[in-house]
Parts: sequence; C-alpha cells; structure tokens
Amino acid sequence: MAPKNDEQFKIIRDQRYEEISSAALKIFARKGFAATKISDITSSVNLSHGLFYHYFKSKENIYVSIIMNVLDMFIETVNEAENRKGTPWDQLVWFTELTFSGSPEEALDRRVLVIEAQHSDTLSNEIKQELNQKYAAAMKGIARIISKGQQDGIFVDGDPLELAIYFISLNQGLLLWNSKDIHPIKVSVNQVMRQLQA
Amino acid sequence: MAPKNDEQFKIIRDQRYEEISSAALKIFARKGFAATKISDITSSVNLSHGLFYHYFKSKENIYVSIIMNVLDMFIETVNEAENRKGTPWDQLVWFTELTFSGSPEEALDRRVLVIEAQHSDTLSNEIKQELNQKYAAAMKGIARIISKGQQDGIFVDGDPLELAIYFISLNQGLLLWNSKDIHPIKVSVNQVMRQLQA
DNA sequence: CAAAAAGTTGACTGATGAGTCAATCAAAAA
DNA sequence: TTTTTGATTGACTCATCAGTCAACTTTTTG
Repeated sequence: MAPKNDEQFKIIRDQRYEEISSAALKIFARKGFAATKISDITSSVNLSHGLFYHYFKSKENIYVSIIMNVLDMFIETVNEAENRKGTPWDQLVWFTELTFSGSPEEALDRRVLVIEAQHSDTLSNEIKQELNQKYAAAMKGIARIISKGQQDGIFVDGDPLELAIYFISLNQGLLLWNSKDIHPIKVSVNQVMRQLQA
Repeated sequence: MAPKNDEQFKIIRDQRYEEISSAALKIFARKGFAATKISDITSSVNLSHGLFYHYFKSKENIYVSIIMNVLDMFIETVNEAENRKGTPWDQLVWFTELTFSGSPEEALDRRVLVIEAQHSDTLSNEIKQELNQKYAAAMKGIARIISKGQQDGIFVDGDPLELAIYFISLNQGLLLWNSKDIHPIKVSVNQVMRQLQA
C-alpha cells in the first residue's frame, strides 16, 4: 500500500477491528475466555491466524478491550436515560424496555461476558478494579434517577443506590432467565417497576 | 486391604468423593470449566493426579455430577420451603433468607456454576436438557407456593410461574451483585417480597 | 508371614492451541 | 515500471494439560 498512510486505511482498519470485536464478543460470551480459541474468532470472520495479531496484541488483549467497551456503552445508556425528557419513572421505563427490546441475545451476551470477567481469576486486579469502577459509575447514574423520583414522590423511600441495585439485579436476573431454553417470558415493565413504586 | 469389601471403605471413599467434589465446585465456579485444570483440583485437596481418575471418569464427569447435585439441592430446598409450617409468605421469606444467609460465597459459587453450565457450548444437549428439567422442577415448586398465596389473597395476581421467575431472577441477580467487590448490600427480604405483595 | 485386594504414585503420551516469523502479496507513489 | 510499505499468510515452536498405565505401597485376612 501507500507509503503515506491515507485516512482510508485507518477507516478500513477500524471497521475490521469492530467486525472482529463484535464476533469475538459473541464467542467469548458463549464459550468463556479459556475455551475460546483464536481460531474460533478468525474462522468466524475470515481472518488468517497471523493477521489476528496485527489487530490485537493477545487473546487477553481483545477480551479486555471488548469488556471495557461493553461497560462504556452501559454507562452511556444510563446517561442517555438520565438526560431524556420525561419523569424519572419514564426514564427507567425507557431503560428497561431498551434492555429487553431489540436483540435480547446481544444484551445477554454482553451481560454474561461481564459476569464472567468480574469473576475471573485470570484477569489482573488492576483490570478488575477498572471494570468495577465503570460498573459503579453506571450504578450511580441510575441512583441519581431514582433519587430524583423520590423527591417527586413517585418512588419508595430508601437509599437510592441500594434501590438501584435491586432494580439492576432484577433486570439482569431476568435477562439471564430468558437465556435459558426453559420458558422464556415477555418481561412486563410494570412488574419490574413495582419494586420502586411508592 | 481386605479382599472382602468392608462398609468402612465405601464410607471413606464417599467422604473423599465429597471432599473432592466440594473443592472442585469452588474452583469450577471461579475459573470456569475450560480453565480449570485437574491439577488445580488435586492440589487443593492433596490428591495425586492419577488417583483423581479413580474417583471420577473424566473432567467432564466430575463437572456434570457436581452440577446435577447442585440442582438437586436447589429442588430440595424449594420442597422444604413448600412443606414448611406457615403461610406462603413465610415460606418464601424463609427461602430468601436461606439464599442470602450462611455463606453467600457458596451460594454464589453454585449459582455461577449453573449459569455457566446452562450457557456452555461444550455440554451435550442431552445433559443440558436434564439440567433444564431439574431447574424447571424447582421453579414449579416456587410457583405452587405463589399460587397458594394468591388464593389467600396475599400475593399479586398473575401467572404464578411468571411471578416465580421474577422472584428467582431478583434473588439471583442480587446474589450476583453481592459477588462484586463494589458495594455489597445487606439484602432486605421486605424489598424482595415487595414484588409479590398484593 | 504370605497372599490378596485395594489405594496410590507420577512419569509418559498425544493432542491442542497461543503466539512468532520469514516470506509473499498488493496498492499507491515516484 | 519500480519502489515502498503495510497487509496477509500459515507453517512452526513451545508450553500446557487430560488421561493412561505399570509399578509400588498399605492394609486386611487366612
């Protein structure tokens, strides 16, 4: 290619990077870090073995970068909910609907990935800490929404952060439930919101 | 040893079997199936490599046997709740308290193990089906308790099985939450029961 | 004590998979 | 066309395990 690096190349490279990451996310979520082979990733995206290492330094490297990205998107979604028009109630309804709408499988993959990472014995403490910080940041956003709702008298009393934990726990528990082959349910936003209702 | 097999030996053998299983449960939950080495198990319980294979046919064999056992205990706990004295409300309170009392880490290990197994790409469909059947059996038990509570007018209306799913999802979501290093909470049984309250 | 039966060992084998690298290809610039 | 330089390839290396097995130890019975 060109000696001078065109903008073009960066764009193509970034696209490929995204494509690989996206495929790898699904595979990591379904097989776990250890059971995922580089060849699983490369074959799913038509990439030679060697070329993989031009995009990512190592297997751990792609894994961590994917997880950080997932958590950043989680934070972003919470922020988006918070900045939305409407009451805090509406904001959380929107957030809940978003969680279960679209492709529940993708949502699940992201969730499972993060659960595994948080439990992982192989990741360094440093990385796990960064991961937890991002998670905590998202939770604080939800707590802020709840706090506002409490001031308006539409949510139950109690520590907003704790209520946020109940809220997210239920959301994620349901996500996990629907990943089983047995009896997936259509999640009722009302039933989810009951928990917070004043 | 004796040519004739004393009862003694079976007892000792069973004890060791339990000891190995219990250690392996923890390790599998923390590292995942693929990342767990036989040597991780043997070294944690002072067992030579070869001897491991006198107790279990293979790595998959011990893994599956542990998971089936966990699910059987889950079913048993639900049954115990159902057969308890007291109102359906009391029964679910007891169940919830049991989930979060004692050693939350062990409860978590069991939970994480089952999540991974249900997602696993490596287990055969046959085994996954058996696993799901056991899970479904436990859920039906909880649904029965809820159904009874509905007749007594203490629980909200709605499909009992769906409500059971919400109930279990919240329980397990909270369990997962408390496994993180960030901000573990003392679970309030009342807050959990709010969901079902008429 | 000798024989029998089970417990126990760890070196070995064979498979697998992460990461490397020297060689080749292809596109843009000169 | 030739040069330049990143893209791309896949065979290779090396480490890591799962599972086997032949030998050794311990305990019990006759």
